[in-house]
Amino acid sequence: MTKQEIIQVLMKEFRHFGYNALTLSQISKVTGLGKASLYHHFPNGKEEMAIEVLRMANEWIKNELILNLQNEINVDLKFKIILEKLNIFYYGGENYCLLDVMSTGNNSREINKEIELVLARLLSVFEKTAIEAGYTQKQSETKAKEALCLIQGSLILARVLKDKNVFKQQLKFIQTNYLKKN
Amino acid sequence: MTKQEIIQVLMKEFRHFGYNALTLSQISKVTGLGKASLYHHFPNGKEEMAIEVLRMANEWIKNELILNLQNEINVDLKFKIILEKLNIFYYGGENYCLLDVMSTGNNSREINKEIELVLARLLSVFEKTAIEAGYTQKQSETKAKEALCLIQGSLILARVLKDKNVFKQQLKFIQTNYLKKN
DNA sequence: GTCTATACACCGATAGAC
DNA sequence: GTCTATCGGTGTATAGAC
Repeated sequence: MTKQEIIQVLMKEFRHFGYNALTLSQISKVTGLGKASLYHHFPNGKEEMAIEVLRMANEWIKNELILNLQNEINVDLKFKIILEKLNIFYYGGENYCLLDVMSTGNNSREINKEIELVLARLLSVFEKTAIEAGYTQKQSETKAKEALCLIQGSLILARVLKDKNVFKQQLKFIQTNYLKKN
Repeated sequence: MTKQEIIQVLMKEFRHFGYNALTLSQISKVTGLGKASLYHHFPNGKEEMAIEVLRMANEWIKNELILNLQNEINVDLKFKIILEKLNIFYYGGENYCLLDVMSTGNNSREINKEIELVLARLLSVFEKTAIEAGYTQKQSETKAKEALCLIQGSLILARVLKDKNVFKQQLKFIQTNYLKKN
């Protein structure tokens, strides 16, 4: 099991439990590594694990979404691909959102900083897409926030209602309305 | 300090920390009651506290929002009042959402059941308003979900970005668009 | 109804052998 | 690089005095 694979497993766990509720025992169980082994890979313990997970999310956005923006295809298709990748990332609405579950309570400044970076990068993806579609900077900022609110909010509703269609519906709504000029 | 007042304090704490990260020590600190005293009021411990908090939220929706729906005023004004009350409830975007922070991890079925009840009642408020404004049942369900996604999502963005204006903007957006016929 | 004292499990983290 | 064993601290919860 490479370190990357460990972090992937950690991401799944952090997403489900959030920072505080995820214990080293649970991590030990799902990774198959003893606590001491985990400290070999992550000397700073749980906080370091969380930060690594957030950085991996950040890299994913960079490599999967932002790189995609530079393709020479029309913006509608680009946007469709972005939404499809997000759909896979959230497993059709079954996975919770890292930003959500990691940002409650009193976490360390380092963790909060990483969370902010992830959200900022995610916002920039939607912003740039809107700009490319012809919206002004200000309009694009507003639209990006609105789209992300819908996505994050729908993930909450999906998990409470145990109905991932809420998420899929919002994705579809965004796809048909986000780039449309009035 | 009456039991109602205790539960109000508990609500504030649960909203901030979520279920797992809120400890009895913290509760003891903010209520001024020893742990043993807390068990006098809530024999089933933290789980009972959480359930009482969720029931209070449910009662609040019933008394403050649903009762308001029965007023003999036009639906636009009604809706405006509802949004204003939600604005106060979320303290202009500074408070987190109970539904969000209480629904992660592996909580008991009882807690999850109460969370579902709160969300269902909240959805019904928006649904009924849309129906009164002339939308079909199906349209109203869709609109209600969309509005709640925006509200919940904006609360996440507001806390990560430390900018409660995100919440206010979404509230304003909902106010100007929710009842508008295309 | 509130307190002090305490039980016992589990937390994150470390020591040290292999 | 992984393990067993263990540390001090804190978690929820309880006993029993006042």
